[in-house]
Amino acid sequence: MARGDSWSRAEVEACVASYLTMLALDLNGQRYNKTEYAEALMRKLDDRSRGSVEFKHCNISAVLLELGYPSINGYKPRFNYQLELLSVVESQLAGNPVVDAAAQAAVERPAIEIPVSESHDVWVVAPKPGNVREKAAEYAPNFLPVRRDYLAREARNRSLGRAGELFVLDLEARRLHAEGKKLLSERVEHVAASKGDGLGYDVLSYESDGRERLIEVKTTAFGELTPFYVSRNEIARSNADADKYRLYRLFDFREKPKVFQLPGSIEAHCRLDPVTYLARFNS
DNA sequence: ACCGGTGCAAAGTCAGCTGT
DNA sequence: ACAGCTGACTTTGCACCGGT
Repeated sequence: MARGDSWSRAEVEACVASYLTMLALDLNGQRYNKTEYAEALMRKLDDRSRGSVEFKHCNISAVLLELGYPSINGYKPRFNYQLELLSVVESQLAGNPVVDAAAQAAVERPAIEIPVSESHDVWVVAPKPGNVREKAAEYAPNFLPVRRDYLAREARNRSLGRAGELFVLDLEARRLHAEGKKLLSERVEHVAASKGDGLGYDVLSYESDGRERLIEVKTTAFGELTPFYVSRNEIARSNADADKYRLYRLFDFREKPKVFQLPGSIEAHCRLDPVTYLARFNS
């Protein structure tokens, strides 16, 4: 088949099915051989190259990301996908208890504490806007009962959140120590634990000149571009103390944790979608 | 028998190009 | 602008080997 020929529905379906099988294994922490799956898939396709199959997998990652699902780390989301892909992914997810169970287990699994590694650098640069689709799909009510909000569940996983905060605590102490600020490094405080979570940040740290650095930690076991929940308090604090505030986004937290930071007001970096409302009775 | 080092092939990743 | 694709690059796994 010549390049540029569009994928048939059957091809797209085979590709999505293969991807979801791998995703379930991935979420369960099982090992699998991506190449083997790709080769088996290619035998069902209409003479597609290895690269094009790879590319389609990246498109599926993008779809899953937009649907609020975890995706396979290593198939970096590529957003120029055809609309049919979206519909195929949605319908296969709807009837897929295996992926659902794996995703649920993954978001609820207690996190083990991960020490800051000496060897590899955990810092990465924040994703550039170009890597994400600028205009998000309009909010479309989705009343499917099977649709679960895995990211909300993960956000409620206290053990994961705590592990992330402790990781950042360690990271900050090490940073200051490396800058020769031993005293400051000892003053880094886990305020989420000592003063509760009403402050709008989790860790009180310091710049090397002694100014405060207010850090909100957001942790996910999934990939870099995974959306996250922020509270009204956190937004407000990031606006009120924009010069001191930094959001640390920890991702890939179970394997090799990485982190990027968003300094200042959260609204300056992210598009905020209201997802829940507080309903009060009319007076 | 066991350990760690080495080198190479297989597996995996991804930036950027191409045709419509 | 979009959907598809290429190929070069990086990482990982593993067979082999020599020293203990």
